[in-house]
Amino acid sequence: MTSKARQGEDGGSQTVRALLRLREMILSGQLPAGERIAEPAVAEATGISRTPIRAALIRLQEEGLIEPIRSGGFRVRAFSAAEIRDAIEVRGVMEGLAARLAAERGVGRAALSVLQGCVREIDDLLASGELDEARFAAYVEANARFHDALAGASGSEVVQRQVVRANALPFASANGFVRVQAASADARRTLTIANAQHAAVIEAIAQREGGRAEALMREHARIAHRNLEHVLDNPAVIGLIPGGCLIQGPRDAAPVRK
Amino acid sequence: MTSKARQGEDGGSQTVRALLRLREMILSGQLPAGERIAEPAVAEATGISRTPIRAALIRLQEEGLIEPIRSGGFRVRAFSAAEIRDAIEVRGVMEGLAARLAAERGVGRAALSVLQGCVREIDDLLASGELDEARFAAYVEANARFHDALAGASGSEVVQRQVVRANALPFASANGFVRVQAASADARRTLTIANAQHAAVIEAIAQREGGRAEALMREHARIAHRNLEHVLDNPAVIGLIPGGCLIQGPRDAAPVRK
DNA sequence: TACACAAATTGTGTATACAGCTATGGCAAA
DNA sequence: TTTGCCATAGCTGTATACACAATTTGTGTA
Repeated sequence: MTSKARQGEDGGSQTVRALLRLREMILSGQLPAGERIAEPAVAEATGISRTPIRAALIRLQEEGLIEPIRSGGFRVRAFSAAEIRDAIEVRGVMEGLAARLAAERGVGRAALSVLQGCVREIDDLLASGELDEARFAAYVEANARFHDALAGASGSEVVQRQVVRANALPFASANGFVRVQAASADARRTLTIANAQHAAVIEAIAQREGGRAEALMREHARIAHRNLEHVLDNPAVIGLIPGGCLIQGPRDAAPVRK
Repeated sequence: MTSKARQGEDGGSQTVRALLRLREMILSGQLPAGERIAEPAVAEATGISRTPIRAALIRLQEEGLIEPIRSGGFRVRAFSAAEIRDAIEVRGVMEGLAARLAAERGVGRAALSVLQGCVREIDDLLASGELDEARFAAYVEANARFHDALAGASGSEVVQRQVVRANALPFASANGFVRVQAASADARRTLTIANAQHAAVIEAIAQREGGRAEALMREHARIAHRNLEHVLDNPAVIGLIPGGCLIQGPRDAAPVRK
């Protein structure tokens, strides 16, 4: 019972807790980019012993958020603008693959209507007035649901897995830059265009137009490219995006590592 | 000194040793697909304590070779023909991306000549006589070198990383089915075609034809599709491919799990 | 004041001990 | 003979201890 209660609270095992907690500490900048992650320190800060923390670190390395140090241990990665652009491109390619497979192999009526439901929700949201915090949260949620459903529509666990993986880096993910969009002036315009692409992909899938579906999802991901440029030009908004503290300023020399 | 000597022998830390050893045990069928991997048993068999073995298991899970069991621990994965096809498709897409980026961004003279060197080597190999064991090993090596160099030519560490990842599953990798090809009658023909594709990709990259480069690498990966079909039709050769024991027979019902 | 060297502290990698849980086999009862 | 339950054995997840390595700090000297 106790274990089940704890499971409900924060996700089961110490390892999972450590993973969530560490990710949070990295993305919030509590563990600064480029710096070694000292296991004993994290252990004390979280109240979790070193063993599960170690397991979480391995997973975070596979995820790409941290990198091994030659002399042992890990360090928080810093990402150049070019790397982020590439990560976004990879996501676009993977989601493009998912969309193409969905179109080529066909998807059931149910899956299609889930996708359509997301688009509808977002359309209603955009039509219903100002983009306040609540509506914005709803948008983020619906958008994530659309992208998840699309990965599932590929009909391939292998592909779905890779799509999830491509979304692992926070600033590469589908919702990575939306908070920046919200802050910008033409938020509604961009989101409207994005949702039109959602709708077009669904149409392409329904009509078995694989090439079109793929191209659309690739282009869709490139919205994030434009948002990234915006962030690089206005470093003030960098705090809005998750893991923003991991982004190396475009003019920063690589930090000297002793 | 002792530690450095051991490092030379089999790759450094106990964790690395455990990773290599476990992968070998899985791919050789020593740990049967579908069966739970008992850590104490592996620990005793390898002489490595449970801690590094555990670390290796986590890495193998991220790699996709093993999957977690609900009640704890891991089990060796079994792969259906459909999953293998999808994994090959994913590799094709990722290598296609690498080739496109190489073409779009341009590659240096040096990188280009590395690629050309591989193609030349393979051509010479194919022209030089019977495909004996030695020549065949040289082919495998040169082929791997080509694919590595191509991933590097993308100019993006992020992309390179994903390509490597897509090649992690042994039967999805570029050299996964070559031994099958060697056994088949028209080995020379297939390898000749494959190398023509290599050459064409280089040409496309040199001429900055991104779309062509991408399409070529996708098609190139599909050679593995044909080889897979061949294997499924001739289960006798399944022992030739690494990790063949992980392939579920096409007509096999899922093995009963008690 | 700067630099080199030594000592101490800190941290990783690994082994091991232990608690809780799962699964399996046997035993009893119907 | 079959079915249900209980006990036992084994395994996982976690904590902790320890050795070796690295880094940092402090000290002495040029």
